[in-house]
Formats: sequence, structure tokens, C-alpha cells
Amino acid sequence: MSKKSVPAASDTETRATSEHAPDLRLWLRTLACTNLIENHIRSRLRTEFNITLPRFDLMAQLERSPQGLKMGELSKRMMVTGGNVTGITDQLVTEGLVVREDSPKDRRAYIVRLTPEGRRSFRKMAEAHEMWVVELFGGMGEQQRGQLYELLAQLKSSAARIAGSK
Amino acid sequence: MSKKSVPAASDTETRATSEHAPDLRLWLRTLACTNLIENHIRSRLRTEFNITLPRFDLMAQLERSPQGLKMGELSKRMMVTGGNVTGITDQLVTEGLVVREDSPKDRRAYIVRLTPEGRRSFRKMAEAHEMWVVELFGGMGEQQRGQLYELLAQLKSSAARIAGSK
DNA sequence: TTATTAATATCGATGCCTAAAATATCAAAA
DNA sequence: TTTTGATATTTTAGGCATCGATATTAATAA
Repeated sequence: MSKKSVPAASDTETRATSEHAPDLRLWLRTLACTNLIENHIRSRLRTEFNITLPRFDLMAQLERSPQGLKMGELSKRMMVTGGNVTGITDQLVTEGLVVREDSPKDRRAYIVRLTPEGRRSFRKMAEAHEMWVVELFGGMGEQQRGQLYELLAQLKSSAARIAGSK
Repeated sequence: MSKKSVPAASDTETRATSEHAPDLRLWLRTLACTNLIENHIRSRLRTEFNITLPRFDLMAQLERSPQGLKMGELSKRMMVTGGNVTGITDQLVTEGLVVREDSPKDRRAYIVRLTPEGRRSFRKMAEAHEMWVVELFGGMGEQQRGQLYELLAQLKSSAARIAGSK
């Protein structure tokens, strides 16, 4: 649209920009929302429970799997690399919140499990965490949140189709 | 709702969870979308241009401000700490993509600016970057993207009201 | 059995990121 | 002028995250 009055030299680039900028703005807004919320949660986890978000996330995975998880399983579910899981687990072990046990089936592998204290501690934090999220989304109407949920499902599948096929 | 048939001992917690879980799921879905897209972009920037996302983001800020920006301005706009900006800028300087100049007005401050090569290099990358974003959102309809944009505005202001008042 | 290939986890190097402390400068009050 | 408080940046220490390399174990093939 409006090809006229656009300098010929930068035509392609200019048109690409003006046609696609809305998607870029949409992406930047998505990013801004996520960062805003994530930074808030990260900060409160730190000040109120003296824990980091990655550690909280790892514990959340273990809470859902009382039988414990292998390092590789954690890596897959948290969508991070194995080396990363090694480091976070090390920290949690020294804090007494999780334990590494040898797998009876596979001597290469460990089973990571919450300790009783880890479980107790996590439940407290999870309750607070959920309230924070409710608070952060509280300015939106019930219906708007439902719409957002559906639209994000579309976005996820759209992006996954592109990103998935590396 | 449905107070009956809920064990008394965990009543509060259970109800809180069942009532608020939708918001939690909504948040996790938001996070999943963002991570999916961000990781894809990060990976392509790396493989196709051998640059990291933070460096790209810093250059993007400078491109919009041809007169250059102070370190503190960059920090604010990128929503990261000053120490971080120092490190990223150092890298870009050694790569010859940006320069630090003394501020004529304020001897405490630096002005960071793109070099000609930095500007040339950034424009190439930005064009590709925009196409990737268009691709990633391409599975959504025009109207859906518009709705999403509006709903995210609501979310942003809702979250900012909570997160802003530290 | 032996050799090969794949899977599991760790380690080292590198980069991003923050919070807190240190350094330098500015601007205005005493 | 000197002090005081605010501002701008860097430095330091620690945690998070990736990649590539490595050691061990498992599973499979010869």
C-alpha cells in the first residue's frame, strides 16, 4: 500500500518495516509483560523467601513428581541444558532441600527428590507465589483472561510450528 | 464454591488453589510463549549473525537514538542494571560496533553511539529479525493479533500497578 | 567377548545478570 | 569555599545459562 512517495532506494526495506511493524510491536509488548511479571516474582521470591526463581522452578517440578526425577528429565521439563540442572541441583543439595540418590536401574543416572524440608518449604512458597500471580492478573476481567488464554494458545502453536522445525 | 467435600484440614489451601489455578495456568502459558519465541530468536541471531540477544537489544536502542545514549539511559530502556550495560557495552566496543564518548556536558557520563559499521551491521540484522517475528506470529489471524495486542495492554497496566509500587 | 554407538551426567570456559560497594562528579546549601 | 547529598559509572562477588569436551555406563552388533 502507498507505494507512491516512497524513495526507490529503500523501497523494499521501508515497506517491509511499515507492513510488519505491528507484529514487532506486538512481540515487544508480549516481552514487556513477561519481563514485568517475571521480575516482580523473582524479586519477591528473593526478598520474602531468599530463593531464586530457577531453584523454585526446579522444586516445582519435583513436587509434581514425588517419586523423583532423573537429571535428564528435569532438563527436558525445565527446557534448560543438563549442565544447568547440575548447578542448580548442587545448590539445592547444599541447602538441604533436595537429595541425589543413585538410580537402582541405571548406574549412570541419579534420582533427584525433595527432602521433607524441601517439600514443606516449597508448599509455603507456592501458596504465596500463586497469590502474587492472581494479584498481577487481577486488573483484568474474568472474560478478558479467558480470551487471553485462548489467544496465547494460538500464538504458542503458531510459534511452535516455526520454532519447532529447527 | 463447593465448600462441601473438601477436607477441612487443607481447606484454605485447596480452595485457594482450585480457585486461582486458572490464573497460574494463564501465567505459565504466557511464559511458555515468550520463552519459545525468545529462544528461537536468540538461536537464529547466534547462528546467522554470531551475535547475542542482549547485544542486539543494546544496538537496537542506539539505532533509535542516533545522537547516542548515556549508560544510564540504556539501563533504563533495556530494563537491566547499570553493571550489565557496562559489560555488554565493553563487548560491543571491542567488536567495533559502538563507541564510548565523553559527555561534553557531564564528566561523569559517557555517550554510547553506534559506529558506521555498527549501524550497517544492525540494519541487516534488524531486517531479518523482523521477518522472523512476522513468521512466528503468522499463524494467528489479523484480528486475533489485534485482540492480543489490546489484552496485553490491559495485562501490562494491571501488572504495572502491582509491580510498580515496590 | 569385543567393538561400536548412544545415553547420563559432570566439568570448564564464556557470557549474561543482579545487588552492593567503590569511585568520581555535579549542584546546591551552609 | 566547603560540605552535603544526589547522580553516573565501574567494580566485585555470586548465581544462572549455554556450549563443547569428557568419563562412565548401557545397549547393540560383530
